[in-house]
Amino acid sequence: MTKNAEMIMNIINASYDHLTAEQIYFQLKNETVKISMATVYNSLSYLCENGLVRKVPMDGFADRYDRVKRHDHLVCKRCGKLMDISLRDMTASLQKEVKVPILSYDLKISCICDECSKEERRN
Amino acid sequence: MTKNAEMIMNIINASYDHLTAEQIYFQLKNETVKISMATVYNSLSYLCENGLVRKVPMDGFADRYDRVKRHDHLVCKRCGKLMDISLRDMTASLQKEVKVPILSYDLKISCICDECSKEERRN
DNA sequence: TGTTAAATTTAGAATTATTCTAAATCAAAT
DNA sequence: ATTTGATTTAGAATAATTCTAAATTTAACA
Repeated sequence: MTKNAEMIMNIINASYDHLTAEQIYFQLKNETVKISMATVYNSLSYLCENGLVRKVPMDGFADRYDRVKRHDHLVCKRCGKLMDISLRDMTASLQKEVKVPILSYDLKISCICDECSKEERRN
Repeated sequence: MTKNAEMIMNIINASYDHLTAEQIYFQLKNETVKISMATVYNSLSYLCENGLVRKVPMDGFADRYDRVKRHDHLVCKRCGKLMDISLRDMTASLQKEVKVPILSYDLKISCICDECSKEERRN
């Protein structure tokens, strides 16, 4: 693992936001680290492939990167906000229904977040 | 609903594949329908917004479009193949865990499909 | 230490799915 | 027939990501 990849992993693990590649790039720039977008992407690929960070594809928006500790996501259909939610691990019960071995699963629950639903009531 | 949107909805409902916008476009072309990609995208947006078809974002690949009848998906991590699977509807039990109203959810189970796992054994 | 080789990083071009734009066509209603 | 509005269109624009080939850094060891 390169020094850059390690720094990026640390940023992701220290953040409670779900950062995009670009946000990670600018955070490093702020810390006056000399790095390019290509290296950010290279490092993120390496980290994902090795199960050290989790990529969260965002349907129309830039991918976000997340810590690996198992949890699920709530996505606001209005503003796109991504929120963590900890439901119990369903791997075992899903495996009963699926013949091939399950590697992981991704559960995204679609909702309207509090802010957006206030906004809607206002209009 | 325009005639084009209706044709596109019918194609999606008649297909057991998960078609991309481009595949839909070429299928219409084959049936000698005069249509452009822009219209395919316009129609698909309309159909999605009105809950008549379901968009399945594909992490790195073109979005696929699917019938709306509730079901879940199995995705091969190796080749990207998308397969249908019918698990019971979890909305009610998820709703107990989530404060805001759940609009829908998207469950993607990641696996290595039979072909790919044969392939792997061969190598 | 100096030299070579390998790994990593880089800038910028390329790619690709999708959206946007503004004109053209079509449909419908008076 | 004429105007109005909706729909469709070609092609340009966008934006995230990947690719490429050169440059730089690191490591190995003569």
